[in-house]
Amino acid sequence: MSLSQTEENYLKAIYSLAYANSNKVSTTLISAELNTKASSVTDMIQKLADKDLVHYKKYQGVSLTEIGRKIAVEIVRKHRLWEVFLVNKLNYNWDEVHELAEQLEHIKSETLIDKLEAFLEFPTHDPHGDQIPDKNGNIEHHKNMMLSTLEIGESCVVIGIKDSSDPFLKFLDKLQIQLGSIIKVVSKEPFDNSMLVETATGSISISHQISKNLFVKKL
Amino acid sequence: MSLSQTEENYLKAIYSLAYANSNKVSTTLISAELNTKASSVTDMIQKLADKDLVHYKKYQGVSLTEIGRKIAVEIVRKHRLWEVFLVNKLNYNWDEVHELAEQLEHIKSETLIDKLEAFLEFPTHDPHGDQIPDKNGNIEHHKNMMLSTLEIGESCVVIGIKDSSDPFLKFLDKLQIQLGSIIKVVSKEPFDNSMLVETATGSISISHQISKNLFVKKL
DNA sequence: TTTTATTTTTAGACAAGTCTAAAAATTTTA
DNA sequence: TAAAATTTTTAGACTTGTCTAAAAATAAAA
Ligand SMILES: [Mn+2]
Ligand SMILES: [Mn+2]
Ligand SMILES: [Mn+2]
Ligand SMILES: [Mn+2]
Repeated sequence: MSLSQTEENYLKAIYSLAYANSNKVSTTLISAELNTKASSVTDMIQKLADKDLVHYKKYQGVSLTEIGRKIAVEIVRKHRLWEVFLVNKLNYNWDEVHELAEQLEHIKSETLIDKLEAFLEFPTHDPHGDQIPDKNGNIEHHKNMMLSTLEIGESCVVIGIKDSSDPFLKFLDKLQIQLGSIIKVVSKEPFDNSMLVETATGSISISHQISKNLFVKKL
Repeated sequence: MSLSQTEENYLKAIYSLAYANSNKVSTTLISAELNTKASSVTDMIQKLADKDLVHYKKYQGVSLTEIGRKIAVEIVRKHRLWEVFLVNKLNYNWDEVHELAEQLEHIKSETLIDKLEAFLEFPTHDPHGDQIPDKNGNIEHHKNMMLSTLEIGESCVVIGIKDSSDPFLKFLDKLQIQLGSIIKVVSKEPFDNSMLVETATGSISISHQISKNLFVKKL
């Protein structure tokens, strides 16, 4: 049973939405994620339900079946490994690789992705700090601490980003913040929740919008 | 104007058929190449003619326009560069890469293929000895000498293969003949056009079917 | 607890790419 | 050069994925 690119994109969208929200995903959420209309989503949902890739009861939202989840994680794995290839081997910047990986993740092969993984020397995280699932579909996500939750005086290292959209990545580049950057909280402004932080390149002010999208590990 | 994978495959098919035959390509030839029906080909031909990618007069066969040819060569370039990547970097065998390259050649990006080319250190030929077009679409094909045309006593080096189908590649592997192999013609059998040749690994008999599919350069 | 607003599903349509069956044109053969 | 065979094109239909407009169900407000 080979899936179309479109079907794979739906599964992936449901997977990431279910993770961000809480398991049951609504028609409108999916349509927003995939830039389609709700009616198109309903059509596809029914097709995926027929193939036992999602659990679906009319008007009740949708969730992935075990096999549906497995396929979704496989696509995430492919996406992230291709991103590593593009950044580490082809010298792309981390803000340039997403659209390309969107295409490459759909290449069909039994062997390709494992060979690619070996060639990349078994990376554990993609260029945005997201964990790469192993070939059995296992993945633990435990990047739960945000920079915004740190107290004054605490230091941390940046280990991931929540919003990996282009503009955000470009902005981080401008601030010279990358994965591995060390940040110390100097002060916090209760009014707008911004914070003054100390980085390797100096002292900068960071808005709440930024600090709540940076995963960090306390030092 | 972005083309679908299907449209790209038609252009590529017309390109290689026009080269093998003589410019004007028939509906049935294309349908055989792409495993479709002649009626489907006619439909697509008309679409491509509307887009000025092919010259087409009803019942008169089809040929590529300048822009159509340029696109076809670009796809050939991508196909061959991806094949080099798969063989040189991911350790695939030369008989395993064609289907994968059929998919990868359709990845859309302004920059990807040039970066890939640089990463591969600007290879000039793919794993089957076929020349890789440059980024301006230039390609000279001058691999016109077949092993079958050599005289007794002459030596040559294998520089390409005409039929790069799986079975043929596997058979060459078994004979331990690769690109770069040196072959000396010991005798020729007029009855079936087979020849006895001397290779690095010994003396073997080669059928006409084989010798007329091996491009060689005389030593 | 009704009424109203919002979300979700259905109905019907369209574009892309394919197919089969039949008609039209071309090529081959006699 | 006329008849037969082959190739090519058209006509009509089907699938996938999408859309708009309208109906049905659910959620929110009064
Ligand atoms: Mn995708
Ligand atoms: Mn990523
Ligand atoms: Mn292809
Ligand atoms: Mn090749």
